[in-house]
Amino acid sequence: MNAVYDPHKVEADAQQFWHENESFRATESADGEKFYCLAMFPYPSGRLHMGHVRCYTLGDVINRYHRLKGFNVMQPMGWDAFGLPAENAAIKNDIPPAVWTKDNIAYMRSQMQRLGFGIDWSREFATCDPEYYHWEQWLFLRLYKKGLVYRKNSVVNWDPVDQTVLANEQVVDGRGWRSGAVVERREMAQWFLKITAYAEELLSELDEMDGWPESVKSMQRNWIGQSQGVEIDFAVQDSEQTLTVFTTRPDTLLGATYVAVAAEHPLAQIAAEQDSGVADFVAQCKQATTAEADMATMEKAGVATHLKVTHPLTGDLLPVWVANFVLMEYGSGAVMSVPGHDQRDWEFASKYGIPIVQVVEPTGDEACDIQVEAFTEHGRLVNSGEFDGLEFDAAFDAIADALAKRETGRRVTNYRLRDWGVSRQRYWGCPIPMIHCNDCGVVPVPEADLPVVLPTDVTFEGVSSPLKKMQDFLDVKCPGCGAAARRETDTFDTFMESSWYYARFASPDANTPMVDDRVNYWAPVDHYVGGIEHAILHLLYARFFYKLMRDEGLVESNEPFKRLLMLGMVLQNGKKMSKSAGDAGDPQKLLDKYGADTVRTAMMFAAPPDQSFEWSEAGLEGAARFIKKLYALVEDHTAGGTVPSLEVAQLRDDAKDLRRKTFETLMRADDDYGRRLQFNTVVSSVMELCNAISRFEPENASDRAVVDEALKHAVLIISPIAPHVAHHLWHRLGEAEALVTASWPEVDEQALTQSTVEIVVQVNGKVRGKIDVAADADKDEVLSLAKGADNVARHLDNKTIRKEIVVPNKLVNIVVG
RNA sequence: GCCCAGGUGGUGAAAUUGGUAGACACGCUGGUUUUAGGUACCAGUGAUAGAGAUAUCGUGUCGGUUCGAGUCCGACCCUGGGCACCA
Repeated sequence: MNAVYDPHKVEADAQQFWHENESFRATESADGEKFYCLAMFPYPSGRLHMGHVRCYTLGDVINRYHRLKGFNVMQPMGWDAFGLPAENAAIKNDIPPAVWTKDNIAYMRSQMQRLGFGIDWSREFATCDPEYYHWEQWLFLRLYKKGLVYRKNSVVNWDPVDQTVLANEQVVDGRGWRSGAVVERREMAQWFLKITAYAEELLSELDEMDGWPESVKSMQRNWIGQSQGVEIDFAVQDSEQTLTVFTTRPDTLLGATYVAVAAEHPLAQIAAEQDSGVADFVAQCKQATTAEADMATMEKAGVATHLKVTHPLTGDLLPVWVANFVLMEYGSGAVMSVPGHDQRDWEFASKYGIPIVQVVEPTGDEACDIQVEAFTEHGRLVNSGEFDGLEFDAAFDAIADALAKRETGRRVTNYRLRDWGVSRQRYWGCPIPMIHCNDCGVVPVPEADLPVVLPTDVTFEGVSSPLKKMQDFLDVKCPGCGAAARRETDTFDTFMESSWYYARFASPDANTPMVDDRVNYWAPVDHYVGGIEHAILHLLYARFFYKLMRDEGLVESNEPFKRLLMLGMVLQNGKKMSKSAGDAGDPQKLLDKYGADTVRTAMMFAAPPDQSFEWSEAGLEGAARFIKKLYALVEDHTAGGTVPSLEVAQLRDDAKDLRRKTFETLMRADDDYGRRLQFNTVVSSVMELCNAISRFEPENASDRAVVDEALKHAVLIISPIAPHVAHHLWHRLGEAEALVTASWPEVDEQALTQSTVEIVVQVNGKVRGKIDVAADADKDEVLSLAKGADNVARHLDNKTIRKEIVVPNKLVNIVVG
């Protein structure tokens, strides 16, 4: 009787082997071209969910495939350990965030080990380790000296009851999720990184990044949002001030009938002081969240002020409105409004009875009635005095030149991208290394005093950051004057930590700043794997940070991630899995029941990596059956005793077919693993190969040799996906060396050749028959065979042949009339 | 609202360069083995009509290009992701 497949035994043995042999320990001196394989590190939320299983299995498949291909692979793992959920847990369960986080890491690490990921655990770290964030503080101070860090006011969500700043996620329908109070917009001084200084490079380099999906590059391009336009100054009446706006449509300038400013704009503040109606509106605008999606969908509203500005070309006075859709964060916080040629302005002007003037007409015969809707296409100028008759490009230039001549405007390249606000009014994050002194103002912590360590022995009273009450942390001498001063209590945005962790993995113990020379062996990451939800923010910040590190002389290349695989989401009830959506999709019970190989195989088989799908356990049984079947095939085969060497010349047709299937499978898997990154079809093609093996009935020694070859290939091809059972079966098939040291095999081209091929015969595009023809048959031969096929002949009867299309080795289409 | 994806049997999906739609699985139906259940194995399984051969229809909707469209083009509908403090 054959041994029964016991996944727990097989998996424990394989994992013990990898552990004892340090199979996944990466060194710079090993043979082979380096290959840095990285999946986005997780937030230690408590337990793995199926989204994690998918992401890290995909990473591990790429890792193990590249090992077979002879690369010197490094696959590290760490923890994105700072963040909001730890504080929520602390408030709810009275556990310090550091303790909660440490426990979660221990549990999740054990789950990852149970899944058999080929990770170099010697490189592990968590971003809450002072040895890690030390260097983040160090870089921040360097950037401060370079002028890439600055402080300015920006808007936050303020909960007036809990007296705390809320994340957008914590604002539900305009109210604080805990207190239920209506959230207010409040301005606070915050630290910013000048990512806009790198906007041009971040944009233009996308064109060279062949290893990234077009969709992601497109999202980043749109996010950076480069546009060519004109900055126009409007003089404020009875004032020394000017109001500057940016427009990409200077050709419509003569159609501007008002200007609109944000509620936080200085002019709005001035107007509010003098007009209670404006003050009411500005106050009303404060009762809103800071989320741009909400801003974009809310009802457009505004209020006229008594202020007027002078049109720079006509000298006409235009009214200044305060409008809720103008963002203070974007551009100058003011826009010129041309209701005739911008739909949002049109709707606003229609609502408030502001004049709508047509200054552009269509050049063709398109309909255009600006009483019905705005005409937003490019066209020919009218009602624009000396500029009448000019079309877009000429009008743009003429008006830009006219403004430049009067020194009331200038051509500029504008970006939608805004500087990165990195301050968070939270406890569980990396302390911002700054000191507030009454005399010296804001003073950076001296490099020698780093790291500023976050105290971890804390108790939460209410919801606000415990740092604000910790005298030991707060009290510090001013590095400038020595007087008593106060530490900054804000911490960094956690995107800071995730912007350079991939570089730290190359030299996780480096005490030279941030990273050491090993980074230039491993970086850039050759293959980065992660969820599509990170397509913009994380990846853009990480690219930015890498360039900052490059400009500090720390890394030599320009981009951190050569090739990018963006995973679709594993959905749960139609939404992405998250801590807030509950803890369903826990893989633990599946691992206990089926073992890691089955869970991994089911996950890979469920869908191609870039596709989102709803998690379901339905596929588990199929994956388990497949692995059992492969196991049984190997057991049956090896029970037959020794295998003779393969004599290709003597094979019967069935055996040749199985050999062809073996190498077709190998070729396809190589392409799917290496180029297409589609692993569900690797599983299905190995399933097909297994089905072919089990249908094949060996009659002699040669046949057994063919089966042996097919099984070894099947085991090797599936090994990146189901590595434990593959490790076991590899030895059962008589291999002395462990599978982790094996090489990806070569395709036997001769085995792929076929003497005849099946060709589909269509009549008028409909399949009417199939014919077998010699692979080297010429066109006439194929056509005559096609016409002779039974069902085809019937459809050609009494018809005139109009056209004959022959696609070699594939298809014939006969068009009749 | 804006940007990026996706929509194919009862279900997950395959179809890689415009060339056989539904590979491979799940489920279901029938059968063999089994005291039974489970397992394993065999057969069938897009819809409609037909005993069958076969025919017609069929890839979100509508329209177009082509000998030929799931694939290309245009318009629309729906679902998911992102929108700068969830990570």
